Amino acid sequence: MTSLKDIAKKAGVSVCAVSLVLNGKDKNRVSEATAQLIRDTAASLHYEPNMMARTLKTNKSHTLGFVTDEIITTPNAVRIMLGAQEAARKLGYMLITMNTNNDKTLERQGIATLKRYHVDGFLYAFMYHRVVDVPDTLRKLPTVVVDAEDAKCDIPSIYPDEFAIGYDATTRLVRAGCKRIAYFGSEADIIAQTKRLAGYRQALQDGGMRENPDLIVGATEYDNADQRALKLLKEQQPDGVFSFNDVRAASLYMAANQLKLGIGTDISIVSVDNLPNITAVLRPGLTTIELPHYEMGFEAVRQLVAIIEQRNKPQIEPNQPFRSSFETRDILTTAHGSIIERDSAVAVSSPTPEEALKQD
Amino acid sequence: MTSLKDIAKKAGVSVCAVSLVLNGKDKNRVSEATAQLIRDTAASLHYEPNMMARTLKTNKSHTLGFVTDEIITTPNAVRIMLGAQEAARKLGYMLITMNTNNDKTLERQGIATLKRYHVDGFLYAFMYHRVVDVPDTLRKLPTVVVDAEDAKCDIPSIYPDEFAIGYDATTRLVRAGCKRIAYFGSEADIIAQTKRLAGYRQALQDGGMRENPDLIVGATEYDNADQRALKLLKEQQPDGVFSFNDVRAASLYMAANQLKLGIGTDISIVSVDNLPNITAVLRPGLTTIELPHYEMGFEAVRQLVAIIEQRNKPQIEPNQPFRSSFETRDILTTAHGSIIERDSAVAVSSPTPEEALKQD
DNA sequence: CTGAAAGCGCTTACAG
DNA sequence: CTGAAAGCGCTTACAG
Repeated sequence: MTSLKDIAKKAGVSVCAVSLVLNGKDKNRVSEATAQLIRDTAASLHYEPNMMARTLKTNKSHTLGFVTDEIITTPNAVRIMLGAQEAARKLGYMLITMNTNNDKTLERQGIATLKRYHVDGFLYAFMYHRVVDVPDTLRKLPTVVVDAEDAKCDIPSIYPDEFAIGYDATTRLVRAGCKRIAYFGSEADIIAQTKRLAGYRQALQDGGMRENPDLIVGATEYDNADQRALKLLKEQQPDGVFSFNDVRAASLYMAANQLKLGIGTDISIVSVDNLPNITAVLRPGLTTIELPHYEMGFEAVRQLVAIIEQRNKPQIEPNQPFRSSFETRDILTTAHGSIIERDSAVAVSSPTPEEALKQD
Repeated sequence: MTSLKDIAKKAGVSVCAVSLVLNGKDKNRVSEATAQLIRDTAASLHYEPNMMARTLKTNKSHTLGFVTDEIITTPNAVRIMLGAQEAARKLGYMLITMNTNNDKTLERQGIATLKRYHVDGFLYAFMYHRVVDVPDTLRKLPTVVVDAEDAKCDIPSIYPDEFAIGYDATTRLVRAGCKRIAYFGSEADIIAQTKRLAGYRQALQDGGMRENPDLIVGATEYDNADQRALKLLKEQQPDGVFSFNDVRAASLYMAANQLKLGIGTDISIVSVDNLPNITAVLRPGLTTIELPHYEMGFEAVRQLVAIIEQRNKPQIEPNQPFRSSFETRDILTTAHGSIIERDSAVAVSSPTPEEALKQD
């Protein structure tokens, strides 16, 4: 490893001159000739700065701790990490990952270790949207919560706009001409369930339809979803179903097949998640709303770095196109999901109001 | 942040005494009384060592670079990272992750950055088993390849035993009493395809059956798998199929349903991957072989740390039970997959030879 | 415009 | 058994 000293010696200048030049702080401090000499020497020696030494001195490691519960085990939530990583790279930061496996002891130790490594800030991320208690040790440091909301509404939090998801999915069914739109939801008491249902209700109302309690059914992921789906389709004969997620949509597919209902013709289905392995397996293709995981990760790092460097959010563009828009209100940022059109919902030819506007 | 100096001052001893004691190197160097005083003072001050300073001095960062292509986007391959993380934690190392997105420029930059942070070694991981060119910059440093094989057979590599997977899956069908066992494989020229097919052949032979070329069919993941599956089941009427992966198994399910064949009764299916989202959706449950991703990640870190610390492989136990056994021959380590029994293959009552042995 | 010096927090040979 | 000193590679105020 070549050091500043090596460069200084070879170029016949002082170490500090080298430091100044290589950090671009040589304006009016070093003559252009020596500056160039220093740069050339550094290049010829393949100089790489030693971040450890720099951190020791500056107290800035350009490192971010990525603390998660078990995010890593869910295929799509993992995209939070990808987005975070891309934003970090663009801003000159590294991610140190730490999986707590939902174990509070592990979490405490993990955070302590991360601190020893002098991370500049923390991402506190989760595998699905919930309200969380941010540990006190993190409250004092730059921290952004991802795919969750700080219970104390104190730490900046980024999460999907569940209401919009429910509203958009249901509106899609309204626009497909469905008249009996069911909601096939979750029995778990989670944020997504409550808010998506609220979005469904609002969309129904805005579409001039009345809510029918018989068309609102909950199910548990693997236990009873098949039977409930069958019962719903058989007894209530909806012509459209907003499915809480793709796994439940699979149950609806089973039921529809059993009842000889044509999916995308007799009955339209719009779901949430866009899990590649499920959509790969369902025929016809499932129209579903993708959660903005990548976007949330990207945005979270942008915000975190803004906090760390005490400046406005840095202007960086993601390599892959952002499909979601962000809405910031104080410390809470919601992200919109985007609908992935396949064939499980009757096609809509007429443009949406926004599309119509654009075409003018 | 309290430093050694703070402790020294408060305890009225020298900084080096503190360092010695806190690092457990005070044997015959510091009196037990002062040692205890130092430990107490450190605890009361909530001392946490500064890894940056330590690294600067010792040239050991206790940090590992985790470089991947796009591992993060495939649900199960992500478990490599989980396994690596657990092993790292148990051995006192941190993982710095770096996704190259299959971009060589990004990879080069990423590795350079990781070097600036003085990682002690590299994990070079992939989302599926292949032969890879390890960059020259990594060849000079402690490196372990995960879920891939170094083209030059020089860098230690850990990957699944594909032959065993093919052999085990096919043998499972033989033991189910199947007489016409098909292989529904891949058209891609990848290691898994070649070796699983070889395993299939060997298992057939060991089971006293002759190979029938008509029963060996390849397909592309999403393009033609449905038609090929239908054709295979219709024209060849196999009573057992070894499916290259779960996505293809889904095509076999479609075909069987269409032909009114009972899965797990008329036709047995054994697959590979155990992707949660696919198995969640298929009825009846899919019997499939899980790839040992978690185990590979864990084992890779064990090996890497052994190389870094120039000692034998550390004795650490994973929290979650290892389902796989490792077979080491020189720098190549293969890991066995394990079969997850569900209902898509006719049940086998007679014990395997090994099971029979155990019961004695 | 340039250089010498101090110091970040730690470890480790060295001298007593 | 203990302490003083040097130094890892860097940055930054300070003096010229």
